[in-house]
Amino acid sequence: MSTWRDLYAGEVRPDHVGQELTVAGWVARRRDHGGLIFIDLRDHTGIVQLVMNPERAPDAARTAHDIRSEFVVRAQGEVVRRAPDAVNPNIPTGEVELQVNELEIVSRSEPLPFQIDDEGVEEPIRLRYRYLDLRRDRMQRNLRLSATVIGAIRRSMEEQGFIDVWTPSMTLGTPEGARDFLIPMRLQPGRFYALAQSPQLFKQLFMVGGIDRYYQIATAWRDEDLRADRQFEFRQLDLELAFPTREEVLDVLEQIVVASFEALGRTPPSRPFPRMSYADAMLRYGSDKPDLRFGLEIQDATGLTRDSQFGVFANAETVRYLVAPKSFSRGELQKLEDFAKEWGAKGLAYLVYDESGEVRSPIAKFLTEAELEAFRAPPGSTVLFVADSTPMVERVLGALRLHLGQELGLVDESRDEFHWVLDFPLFLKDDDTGQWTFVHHPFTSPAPGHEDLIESDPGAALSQHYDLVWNGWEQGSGSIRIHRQEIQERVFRAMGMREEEARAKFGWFLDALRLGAPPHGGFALGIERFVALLAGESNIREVIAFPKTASGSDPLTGAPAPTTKERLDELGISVKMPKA
RNA sequence: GGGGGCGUAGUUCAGUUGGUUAGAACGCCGGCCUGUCACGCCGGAGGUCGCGGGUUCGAGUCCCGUCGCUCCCGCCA
Repeated sequence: MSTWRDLYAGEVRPDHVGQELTVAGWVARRRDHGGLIFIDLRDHTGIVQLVMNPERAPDAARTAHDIRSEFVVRAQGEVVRRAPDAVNPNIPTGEVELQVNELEIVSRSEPLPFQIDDEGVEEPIRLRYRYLDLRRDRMQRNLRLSATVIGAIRRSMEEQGFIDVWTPSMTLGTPEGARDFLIPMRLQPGRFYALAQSPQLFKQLFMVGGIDRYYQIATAWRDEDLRADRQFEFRQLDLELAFPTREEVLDVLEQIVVASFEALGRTPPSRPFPRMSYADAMLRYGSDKPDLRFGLEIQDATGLTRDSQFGVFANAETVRYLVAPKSFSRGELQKLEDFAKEWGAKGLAYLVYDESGEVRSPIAKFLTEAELEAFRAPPGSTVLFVADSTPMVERVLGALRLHLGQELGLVDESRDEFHWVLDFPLFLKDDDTGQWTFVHHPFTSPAPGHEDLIESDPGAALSQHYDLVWNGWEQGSGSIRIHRQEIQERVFRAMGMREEEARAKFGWFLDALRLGAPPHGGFALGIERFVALLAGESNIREVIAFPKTASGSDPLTGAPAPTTKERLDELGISVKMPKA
């Protein structure tokens, strides 16, 4: 046997007619006619029909009789053109078939726990038998698309002069940000490495080290609750440049996006991508990652309602509204109000304009002519108000906007809207502690000229942070970093971190900023989120070969699992179970 | 930590106001079948109704608890 096969199943074509060829793959289907037996042979390229004729090849026909679904078989035979009335137009190889002379069962299979061509199988069983799930078109398509995109990203990065440098997975735990996965160790019981949440500080050290264009498809680990778009471990295109302007960093990313689209043979979004300030995004969309595939922008009424006779309006810090293109019924309004309340609103005021333009509203009688005039909307629409603190108004209307976008079918699914969100604040106040805390991470540079606001008015300081958003999904974020040790220490101080504390946690890094750190900045793009959207999937598990479930288990291996007492003793660990 | 949804055959589902022996399709097993391609026809096997408890003469169905899966909030620098 020189080779297992001469070509893939899906590659058998009319120009092979007359040739004696060998194919190998999985049995998708067997149709046993008592005499003739047909087998649909499948691999990742497609399906080809094998024909076993008992008169032509009695041994092969006998073997075929014993074959069952998902057996691995190898067949040698002649590629023949099908009779015109036997052509199958539903498959690319439908004009030909293999007249089998020799048929070999390479590997047997018990009946599968689910059928490969059944689209409706639930996720737990798919993940328990992921290797079977991988045989299906969907996963084949997604994983191959992922590989294509990652290849294009690497090529683009190399062309743009970046070099791939590895950073450690096992590193020092960081007290801020996400929870670390801790790694105990035998050599030093009681001490712990942590799995890297990101190569952030290492890549900044590359800049200090003169590796002025670094990139890596880096794995990051975070011990936080999982979601449709979040796993414990995920990959990011991690990159950093020395001496960059913000525009240069954004340009690198735009080239990556374009290269990815082109690698898939798709029309890339046009560059440069639109930009929007954080303040604008929050005001108009109630979100720092707005979905721009539809309008339905939030309007501000705060100035107008300051002296309103309607107490709810007059007393609120902020009043904003949406004009939905539908005249809602009482029942629908009740549901919308329930929705708003779930997001924290106290209520939802509204003005309904029916088809004749008549207004219907319990609050209309409290509003002045000037107010009613300002809020006048076209017939067949509804004005929905939220009055509350500014963050609450933004939150509720942002959620309501997305909800209505879906419910009213306003989202144009055919569009790809990429844009940048810029000019984020440097700090936000933590609701629990009242302490200023960073929006992005504490290494983000203040905007030029905003350095002195770190002390005088932290809430007003803008940063040089930027987010890439695609159709309402945050694809990644980055910033121009702090490269001056003095600024870095002031940021730590503004966050309430004492100098000794900063030294203890980040001294090793602060030292580097003292020893010739160039200006630098970079970005991290979530690979799985990016690939999922490219693949048309709304859940990143669909583009990950072996993902964890939402509760953090691996249904395939059964991990995580308890360990032995011996192993724990060796590590100096005793386990105290949470209360049952 | 909180809220919503789901859990019935290998798979996807149906199962009425609580009432006889829990059904269907696909898959599986046996038989027949020489041009099918979701082959067809005949026959058959297959169930801890997630688990535990309760109410009831009687529970897949009602109640309580619990587990699993999932979506969301918190969290995710």
